[in-house]
Amino acid sequence: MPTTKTSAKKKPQAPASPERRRELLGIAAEVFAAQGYNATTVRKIADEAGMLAGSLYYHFDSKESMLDEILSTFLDELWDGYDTVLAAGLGPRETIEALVTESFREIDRHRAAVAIYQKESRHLVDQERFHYLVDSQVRFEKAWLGTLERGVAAGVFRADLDLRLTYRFVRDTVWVAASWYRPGGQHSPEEIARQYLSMVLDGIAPRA
Amino acid sequence: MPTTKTSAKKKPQAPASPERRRELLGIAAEVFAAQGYNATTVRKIADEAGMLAGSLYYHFDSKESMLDEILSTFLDELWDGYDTVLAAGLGPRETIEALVTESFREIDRHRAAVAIYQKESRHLVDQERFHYLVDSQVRFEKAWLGTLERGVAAGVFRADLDLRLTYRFVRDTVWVAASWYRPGGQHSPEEIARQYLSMVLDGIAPRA
Amino acid sequence: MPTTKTSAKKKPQAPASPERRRELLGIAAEVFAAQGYNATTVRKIADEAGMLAGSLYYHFDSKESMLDEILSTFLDELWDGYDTVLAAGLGPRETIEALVTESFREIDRHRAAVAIYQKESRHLVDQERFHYLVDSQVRFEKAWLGTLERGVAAGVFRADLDLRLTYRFVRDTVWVAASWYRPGGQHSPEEIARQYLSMVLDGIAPRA
Amino acid sequence: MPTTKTSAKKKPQAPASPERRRELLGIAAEVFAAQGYNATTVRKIADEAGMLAGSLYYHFDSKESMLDEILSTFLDELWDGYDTVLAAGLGPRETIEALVTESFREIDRHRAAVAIYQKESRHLVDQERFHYLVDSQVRFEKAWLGTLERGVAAGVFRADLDLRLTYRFVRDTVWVAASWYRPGGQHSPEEIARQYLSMVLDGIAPRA
DNA sequence: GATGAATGAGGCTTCATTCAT
DNA sequence: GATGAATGAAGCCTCATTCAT
Repeated sequence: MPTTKTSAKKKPQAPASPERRRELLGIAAEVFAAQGYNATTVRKIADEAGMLAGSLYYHFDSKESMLDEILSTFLDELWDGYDTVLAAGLGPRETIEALVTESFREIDRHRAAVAIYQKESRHLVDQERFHYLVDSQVRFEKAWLGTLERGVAAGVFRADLDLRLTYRFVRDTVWVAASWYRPGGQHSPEEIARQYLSMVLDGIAPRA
Repeated sequence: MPTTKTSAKKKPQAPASPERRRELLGIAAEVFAAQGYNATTVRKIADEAGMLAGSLYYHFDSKESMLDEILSTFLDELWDGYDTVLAAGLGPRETIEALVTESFREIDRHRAAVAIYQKESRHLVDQERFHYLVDSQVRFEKAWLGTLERGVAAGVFRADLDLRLTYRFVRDTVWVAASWYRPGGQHSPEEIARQYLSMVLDGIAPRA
Repeated sequence: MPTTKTSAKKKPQAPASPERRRELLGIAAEVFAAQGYNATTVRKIADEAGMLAGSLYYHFDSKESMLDEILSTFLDELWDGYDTVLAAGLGPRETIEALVTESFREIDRHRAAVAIYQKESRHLVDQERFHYLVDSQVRFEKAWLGTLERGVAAGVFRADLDLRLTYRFVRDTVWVAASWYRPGGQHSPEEIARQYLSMVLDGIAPRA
Repeated sequence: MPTTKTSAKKKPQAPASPERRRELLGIAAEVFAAQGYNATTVRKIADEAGMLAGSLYYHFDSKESMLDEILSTFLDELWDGYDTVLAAGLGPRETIEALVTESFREIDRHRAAVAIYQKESRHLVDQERFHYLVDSQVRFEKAWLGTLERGVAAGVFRADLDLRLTYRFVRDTVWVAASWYRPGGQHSPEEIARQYLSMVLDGIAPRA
């Protein structure tokens, strides 16, 4: 049940093999993440793909539609994972644990998309086309904040904290990791999740 | 003892009233932070300042030099604060507390600059001109990581965590706040610092 | 009896002391000659004069009017000298000798103006304002070519040469010297004139 | 054995038809020569070529690189010709005759480039990129001055002249012709060379 | 006489995009 | 599927010029 809709295509752009598309989008995502969307030229992407700038337009409508497809694909997959977790009927603490772990898995698989999302979503939401980013954020907040509230009610989270602050704290703590995470590094996503959870839940000071 | 160097000026830059410069830099920083450096046109800044695009060049060499001045001014002031803390001879836990509090104060005073720093520093460091960002990062890591290490040795921080991961966790946790913080909001920087420290040090799960 | 007219002035620009004007024009001429008129910014001239660009407009209407005044002043003085020679009733060979000598004297006194004239007059003549350059050129050609013709008729110049070519040869030979001549060098203008005349009249091959 | 270096190219410049490049460079050279490099706008060149200003940048890096290519191409060809002459083992007088003739041929084929060279080389040499102009000038002086010296030693040139002055005299005499020469005029380059040589070698006064 | 600050026009360049081949 | 060449809009920056002080 994806939130995002891939925007309608004017020109019958079916012919291009979906594999080549995915390959090109991967390259584009990497460059967008490294240099920023605005600073990335279509030519740079084409260079990286071993073709000329104009040739990209056989595969995609525009630079923006590449960005769109990268972000919406990522969000679709993210919500697949989140929805599975949320539907599992876990307790609040276990839900948080599962969401954090799932998040690091997504960072592992979509590092570039996540980095782009972090950097660009703020300005993007002003555009009609990217309104689905707002929808996603709303659902996101509902899921996390709701779980935190359930947890406070259940006594598994501290009651003396500002919950919105706590929400932002947990959310940022996780996602900002995309800025330094490198797939194939020494820590698996699950291992990183475990350590993060340990800090978030129990703090960095030793328990008495 | 600032890390940053104010770039050499061929032409008698800054002969004019430093007040106007600061005013314009404030406007520029706001726009850079809101739209991203690359996406910000010089005309947009000028519009905001009520002048024509070309007129900005009476005060600044280039768009890039505005960015430079915004960032280096911020870093100079940041290090003023940090150095004071680091020279105070506090224990590791108190040092972390003081650094976090100082950081939120800087976010309060330089919100735009911090947001720009977060978003742009990655690509900027490739340029000679912004090499001081790297220097600052190195010092930054040394200060934080060193304090964490001292804390582990002293037994005031947990010994079972990957320290680099912990460093990133604490660092990001603090600075990412610039992305949503709005000066003059309901929480003072000190109050936010207190809550953050509470979470970072003790976790969000209740102590037994 | 100057050929050139200093263009009419809209604003009563009398107040500026003529000495300061001449001083500033000297500076401007030097820069125009060194960098080319178009490549010279008003600010560069002002820098050289120790003032700000805007201040020059107290003394002059425009950059172009500086150029105008530099060139017309030079041409006025040149024609003072030429007219004296032409009115002296000399024979053709002596006239050529006197004109060449007078030319090197002008180069000595107005090196910058001459260099500017060489480089810029071609495009300038298209403008109404600089039409006097054409007038001067016409008179110039008349004086030199006429003298050469008289000389051929009198048998003091070779009859087997294309006279227009000869005219250009002599003319260029003399004036192009402004591109390398430096006042105060080892050769006086008169000495250079003597050597040039020796080459032009007798050639560089030894006489049998 | 060209003196000039074709500047390094980051981007695969010149992948396209060299014919189009040469065509465009020809147009650019013509405009540069007519109006001066600085006074020539990129749009003017594009207009002349029947395209938009931006389109030129498909073929060239910058306005400056057009100038560079025009000058270096000219100098390469000039030195091809000169080197052939210098390697031929002629006597000094015959060498001078051959160099002058070759020079007029180059003026005939590269009139615009020569005119540009005359007008712009002075300021250009200050830039790293155009340092090859200095190299060329040094070689040029060596070739001409050396030949003159040989000639004086051999008794075929007068011994009573300042040789540096003579060198400049001959050099300027020849090259300044580019300012008025029009290909396809009534005189062939060889005919002009013959007359120039006659004047330079034997003077304009009749031999006794 | 000069300064400080701004204007406005225009210049060079970049870049997403198009399209005939 | 891709290339080569071009378009057109827009961006950064320069500079002659103006004018209140």
